[in-house]
Amino acid sequence: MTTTRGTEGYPAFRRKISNHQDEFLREVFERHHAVIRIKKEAVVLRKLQIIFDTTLELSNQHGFQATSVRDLSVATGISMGSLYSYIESKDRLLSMIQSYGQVVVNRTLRIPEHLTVPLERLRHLLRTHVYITEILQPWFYFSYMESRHFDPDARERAIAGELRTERLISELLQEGISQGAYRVENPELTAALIKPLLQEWYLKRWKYRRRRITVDDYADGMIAFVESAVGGR
Amino acid sequence: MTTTRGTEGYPAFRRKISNHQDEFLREVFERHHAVIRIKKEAVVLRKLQIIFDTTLELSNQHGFQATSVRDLSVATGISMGSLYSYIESKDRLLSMIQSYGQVVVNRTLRIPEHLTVPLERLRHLLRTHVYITEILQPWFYFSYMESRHFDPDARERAIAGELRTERLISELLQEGISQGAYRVENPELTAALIKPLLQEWYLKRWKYRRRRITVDDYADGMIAFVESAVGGR
DNA sequence: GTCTATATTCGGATAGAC
DNA sequence: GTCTATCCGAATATAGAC
Repeated sequence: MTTTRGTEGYPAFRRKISNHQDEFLREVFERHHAVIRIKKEAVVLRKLQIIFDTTLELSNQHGFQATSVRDLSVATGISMGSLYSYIESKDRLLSMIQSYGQVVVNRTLRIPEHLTVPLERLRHLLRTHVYITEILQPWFYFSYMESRHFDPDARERAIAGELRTERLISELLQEGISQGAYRVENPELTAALIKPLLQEWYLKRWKYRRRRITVDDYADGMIAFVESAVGGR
Repeated sequence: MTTTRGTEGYPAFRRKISNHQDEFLREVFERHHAVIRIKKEAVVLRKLQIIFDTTLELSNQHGFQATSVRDLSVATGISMGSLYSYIESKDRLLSMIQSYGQVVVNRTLRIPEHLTVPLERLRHLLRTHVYITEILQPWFYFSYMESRHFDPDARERAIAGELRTERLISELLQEGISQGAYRVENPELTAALIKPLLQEWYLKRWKYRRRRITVDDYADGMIAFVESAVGGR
């Protein structure tokens, strides 16, 4: 069976990202430096990691509003007082988590320049998107479900991120059309229809896990579906 | 431009549904009869309508948890005390709203028996789904975003509803395949990929409104996309 | 049936000892 | 840097007059 996986596949991608984990956290630390009362970087990074992970876990079960800072304190094993010297407020915690994901996405979701054929560029975008949302599944789910509670600024950025991906897809489709690789009537609507196929992966993660469909299974199937829909073999 | 709309289109569908509005509310009233302290049916139906609509509106802006019963009282113009003689508790309100949508969906989402060709049956299912989620957009959005807060029972039913649609799609695909109308490798995965295209309509409603894409525009485009993906003409 | 006033619980946030 | 104890506002829910 032929795939469109390129040379690497998911495991390699994952390894590459996890090497940079600390850099991402450090950038978040710097951004919110002013309100974090603890000074030792190493301590902060370790704690932020725990706090973020636990918040995502609890929130994705019960919702962010329904998750009390007390719950968080118990689940992390960090006392209320300590916790507040890292997060300042529950609102700030929300915004810290939001920046965390954005930092990771901004640094990793790039189409490499050596890919020039639109068809390959689109494939790469779709596959990488699935990969990155696999690694950051809790964050993407959280960001999707809680974006209503973001402050206007953060919300703005979340929506902007959404639309950027969609526009990128739309552009790649149009390039492909003008080169005769795709047959599509309405590239904007088509791009809008492809987007939820990317989101599906992190929104219904549990369903695919239960059905034993792996990241690469999904990426392969989804890409085949899309390419068939846009008439690109 | 050819469409697959059949004879009717959305406006006719809408008219048909709104004639039954009161029946739907009455069924909800009956289901929760025991906990509603007001006895006159006409009064109850009128109030429930207002309470449900307002709750959906407020919740879809700020989330259900973040919406206080006080907010609801102010927005509906019904005092706290009165309100509680209709809803019993905030949890019960959640469950009443959930049943409301389920009643409507159960009574309207049926494939007519005069359609026998799988290809037409699938088309009808997709289009009707878009139509019904257009009418009940606030409810579907609510149900999707708040399902984490449902009690285990209600949650069960929500998931069951989800899977039923998906299985139905999958079955129609398989019929189509065995009749040579579609070319699909993996009907289950394909059905799973079609599902989010239906959900897209009520989850990103604002986006399509801004772009002046109507219900029928969306249904047409989405159906064309799907049929192209599954190799059906 | 509807209202106002109030009891009670809970959750965010802080003070200050260690 | 971390903890315990506590404050205070907000939200659910009810009592009881009209």
